[in-house]
Amino acid sequence: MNKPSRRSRGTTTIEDVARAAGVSAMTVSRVVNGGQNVRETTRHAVLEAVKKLNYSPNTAARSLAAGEATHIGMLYANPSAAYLSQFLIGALHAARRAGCHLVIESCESEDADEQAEVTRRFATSDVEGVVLPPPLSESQPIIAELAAIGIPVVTVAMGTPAEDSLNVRIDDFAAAAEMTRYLLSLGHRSIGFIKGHPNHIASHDRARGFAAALREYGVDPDEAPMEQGYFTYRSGLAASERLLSRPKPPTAIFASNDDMAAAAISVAHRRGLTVPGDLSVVGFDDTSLATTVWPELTTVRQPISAMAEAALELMLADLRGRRSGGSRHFAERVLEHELIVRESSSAPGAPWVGRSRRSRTAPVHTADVG
Amino acid sequence: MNKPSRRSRGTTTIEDVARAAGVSAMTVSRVVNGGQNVRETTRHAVLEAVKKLNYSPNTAARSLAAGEATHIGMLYANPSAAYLSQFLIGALHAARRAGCHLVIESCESEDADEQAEVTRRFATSDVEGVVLPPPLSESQPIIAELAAIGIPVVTVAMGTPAEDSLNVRIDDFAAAAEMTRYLLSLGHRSIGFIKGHPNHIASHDRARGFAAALREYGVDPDEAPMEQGYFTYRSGLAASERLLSRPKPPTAIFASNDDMAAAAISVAHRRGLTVPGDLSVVGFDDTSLATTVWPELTTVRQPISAMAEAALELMLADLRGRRSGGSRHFAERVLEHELIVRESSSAPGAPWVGRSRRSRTAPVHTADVG
DNA sequence: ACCCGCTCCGTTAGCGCTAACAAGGACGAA
DNA sequence: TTCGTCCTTGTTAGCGCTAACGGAGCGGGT
Repeated sequence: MNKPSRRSRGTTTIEDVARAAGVSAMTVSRVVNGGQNVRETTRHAVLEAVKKLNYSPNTAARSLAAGEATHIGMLYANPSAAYLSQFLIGALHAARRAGCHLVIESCESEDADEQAEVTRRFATSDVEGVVLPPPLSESQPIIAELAAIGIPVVTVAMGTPAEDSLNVRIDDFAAAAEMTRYLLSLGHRSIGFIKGHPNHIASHDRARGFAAALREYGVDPDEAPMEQGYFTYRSGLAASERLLSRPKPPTAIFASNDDMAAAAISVAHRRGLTVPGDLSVVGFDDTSLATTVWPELTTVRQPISAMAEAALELMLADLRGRRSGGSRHFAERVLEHELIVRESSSAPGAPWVGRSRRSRTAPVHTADVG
Repeated sequence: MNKPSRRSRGTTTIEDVARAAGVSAMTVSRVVNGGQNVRETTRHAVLEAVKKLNYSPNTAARSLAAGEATHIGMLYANPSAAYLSQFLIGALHAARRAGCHLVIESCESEDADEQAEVTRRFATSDVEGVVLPPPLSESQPIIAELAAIGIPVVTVAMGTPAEDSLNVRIDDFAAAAEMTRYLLSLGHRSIGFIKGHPNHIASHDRARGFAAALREYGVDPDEAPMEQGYFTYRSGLAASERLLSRPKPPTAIFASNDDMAAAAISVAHRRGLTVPGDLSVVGFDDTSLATTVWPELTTVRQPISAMAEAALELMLADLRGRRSGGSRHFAERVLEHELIVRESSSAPGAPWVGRSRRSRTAPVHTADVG
């Protein structure tokens, strides 16, 4: 008579696999965890058994036994909803793979002391590391507080990070230059630029990329119409208004993010300008706003989900390194961006209808009001 | 000589608390988990010790020992980004409290077979229950597949759910009626309504609420200008265009969600109408779009995060119930909505400037173009 | 006195997995 | 041969927590 184990749910355990493969549980564990020092034939047998029994390790047991990181924190502050959801999706996927929990908290305050306070409460609660997406990745109070507590940090999309830090980003300079070159290649020579929030280093990188590309085409960047924006729709309205009120308005507007680009389109429409016929408008980020507005925005896509995944992986690697006693290895990962051409850009003065362009989908919906 | 335990991280365990309180670990466990059958004095002593040592239970160990649910799935399909991020935030908070993992997967296909296929792969992987936010909460193929597999489901924001299901929602009917009454009380009698996607039961509830409120004020709903929309910005453009092209255009537009309301504002502006001076526009959902556009939208706030938390709680309660053998208890939770009055609505014909209204903030930014 | 039932609390035995060590074999160097 | 070393695998001992059970103490019905 075998006393059935306390609570036997029908899940297959490592023991089942071990029995099926004719090895010990330890060997299975080794194989499953990227096993080193396992003979090839053994590995095969184990993998067969794993597949046959459809085994998937119990993450709770794993982290309990290994004493691994279980809670990774993430502190955010009103980024665009689109950015946040993308980021969360990526982070959750990475967390699932690693079998760790994602703990998130918002920190809306702009005040340094308050930020530090929130950070302290958060960091001393339970988390073993903190991921900082923008705009908090630029917040010195928070980073300093985390460093003081001794918790590792991964910043995301911070322009030029410190040497001794973990960072994930894209090359804002190159991306902005690429977009500018695209506009120039369409024939635009008077391109209005709406700058991003001056506190963000990425803003400056994008502006520099814009200027650099202009120079390549022999256009003097200092002559280019440029207005300050703050990444908000509102600031985009104001900046666009100023750009289009100039004596000689630009034929294209490059906004430092999609929100401001959407605002530029709105202003153009109110002034009776067609987009892109009378004015090309391009953005940056490829948030969902880019495909919500009409016409859909030409923009630069950041691989937001992938960046979140990379951030978590960096974090976990660092944590593992710390645990096994090794000294910290700092790292920066630069991911690829992508230029997305949609319907908001064309050659200057070109009629909009009848253009054919390598954009993803033609507008199939109704509603081509104008 | 005490052999130090295998890997002693500095965390305080239940044993530490037990020692400090002079009881056994089991008693601590009981107290921490809503303990029944613990004398009041004992409970106090334990709680003291917990506080003093700043103890927080190890969720990995807990779920391992209790054999509890560890992975709750969530299947989503392109809701608005704002909705998704809000929802994820709420879900993550609940997951953290419960110590379970949130596993998310997208299911973009509209094809029934493909949806079923994705669902099957997802559900048989690892998750013990699935939460379905809109629009998937209306997808019969998915719900049927999940039922066939025998996995519990919580649907969110589904209009009128089946009797034998778990559901979280707001009262769309009441909310729409409330909003309509608000417009009527401002003096509007010709209110254009943009309906939501006909596949969503909530759309019908909102339309019914609209009609009911009109009747209360003696306005014939059948005479009210009404256009079909599909919850997208594009469809909102078309519907608004049609509404405002009528011989006798309405003085207010009530769109069934914020995206379509934002589109209505855009159309109004292009036609040279001021909002809310010439046309009041109100939305539904209070997504971030509502405060992104100018003027900011009067809308109905759904407690999205709270709904996600409620959904997870319902799910976990059901899972616990199943585990302890009890028969399933079906449940529906209706959360409170809230009418948010901002700047896009006013009495018909009222000049915009100088209105003073119980809205949250006056527009302090620049950019009052238009 | 006896039994029964109730409340409160401790003991035992794991949950599924892996760190640490040990053991056995293969192979080359001395 | 003999020792050491590397490679491969198994064994042991938990990680921190809780289900299940058992036992002590108390009160009341018979």
